[in-house]
Amino acid sequence: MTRTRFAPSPTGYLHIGGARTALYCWAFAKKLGGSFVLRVEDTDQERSTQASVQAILDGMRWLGLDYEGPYFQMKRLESYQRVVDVLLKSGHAYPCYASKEELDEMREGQRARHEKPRYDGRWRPENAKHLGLTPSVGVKPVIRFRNPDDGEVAWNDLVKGPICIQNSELDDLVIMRADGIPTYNFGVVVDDIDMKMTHVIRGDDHVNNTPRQINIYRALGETLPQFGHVPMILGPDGERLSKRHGAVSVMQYSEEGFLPEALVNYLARLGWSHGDEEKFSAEQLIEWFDFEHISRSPARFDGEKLKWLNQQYLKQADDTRLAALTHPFLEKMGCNVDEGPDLSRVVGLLKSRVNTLIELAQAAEYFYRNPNAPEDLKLLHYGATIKPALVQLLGHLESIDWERGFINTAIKSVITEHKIKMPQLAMPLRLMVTGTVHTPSIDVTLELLGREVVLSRMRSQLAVFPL
RNA sequence: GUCCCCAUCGUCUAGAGGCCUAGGACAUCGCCCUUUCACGGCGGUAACGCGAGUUCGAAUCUCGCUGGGGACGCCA
Repeated sequence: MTRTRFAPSPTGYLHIGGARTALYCWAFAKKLGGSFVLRVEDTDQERSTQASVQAILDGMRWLGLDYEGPYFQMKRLESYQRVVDVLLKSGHAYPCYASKEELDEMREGQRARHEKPRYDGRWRPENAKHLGLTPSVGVKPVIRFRNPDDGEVAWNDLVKGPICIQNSELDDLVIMRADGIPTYNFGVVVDDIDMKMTHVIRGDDHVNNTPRQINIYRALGETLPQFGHVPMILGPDGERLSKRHGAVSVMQYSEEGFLPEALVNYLARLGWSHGDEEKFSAEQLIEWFDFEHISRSPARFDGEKLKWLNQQYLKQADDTRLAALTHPFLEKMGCNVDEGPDLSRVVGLLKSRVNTLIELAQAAEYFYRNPNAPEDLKLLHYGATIKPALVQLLGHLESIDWERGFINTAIKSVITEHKIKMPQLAMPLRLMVTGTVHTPSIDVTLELLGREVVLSRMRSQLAVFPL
């Protein structure tokens, strides 16, 4: 039975790098009919917050990633203690009384000598005895794992292939703090064993932790899961993703008007491929996902392509759904949607012209509020010569049945009579009733706007005409 | 500094020795469509980091260089 997990620490929002890793784990488990577990690694008492837990849960839900759990490490402290006792007993772990200041000093010295900073093993039982170190009274020690001195740790990474690291590069890591709370590398191993993980898929930044964890598995006599390390996502500038890159939180994309299926598609495609496929659903991802096609180098996040994908999904989205999603954005802009035309018809008309729900709301604005045309555009289009034609059109519009076809006929008859081209009439008309020169076909726009609104906007603008 | 990983158009990528005078997508440029703006259609510019090998033949294999990323915490 395949089991994968996503194990974020609740110290912030769900960011897009983590989301992509979670997506891959999820897709892989689904593909094999296995389980995908969410485990919250909240052992950092200082930085973990309930708000972050909620943010992660919200992000998972919005993306549509369902999971088993969530499990919380802080609720599993007995398990870690039990395993520490085993390790202590077998000699694979030992207490260390070194103070943080003492260790900082040690690392500083090593750095100065251009050495890789690592714990020197001073509290290993045999060394402590030799050095004459004795535990100071009243000080509770941390527990360190006794890493093998020689040999190497090698594994065949699911995405990167064979990786080998010498044990001489590793040191005796702290696995449990004095207060009984485990540290990352230990908690993960105990959990992954207890939760029967078959595949450990995580970010690239954990490659260096893997050999340490493998050594703990070995000390415990446990079989190893398969490891896979997916490259990180970089900002557009090639630097590590950070706050200054703007939107790094998944939920921020929701707030900016992106559709979850677009983000899922984009994230899946960023650093993974299935031939030339660019647009695919979560179901197709599940069907096609494999580790062989995850690229081994980091990818840059490109907002332009995400926008394009979003537009693709916007175009095919159901109008009723889009209306519901756009409604709050319009209300936030101060528009009273219920007093205007049917929003689902409006978004249906506009959706192929925008990239996000926010842009959709902005494009729909003149349907729900009197527009304010910019002066420079008025100057350009409100010419004296066109006024008679507009006045005549107003007359026609007052009497016809309010339907696209009749509106169109009215417009056509006016341009024929005045011997003018379509744009000459349509542009000022557009500006008068919508306040902008970029709108869908003028006849549909007028129809949707409704006769009363069109007539009143035309009259008030004709009053200041020409400019 | 030490260790680990990586390297195809500006960006995401296809590519697993001949199918590659390197394909797709975004972006960009041009044309068409057109009632403006979009959408859509057609086309263009644009890449195998460098240097040695291996081979009849290398984007694909090996080594070196250069460049990039990551890790080195009682953070995860």
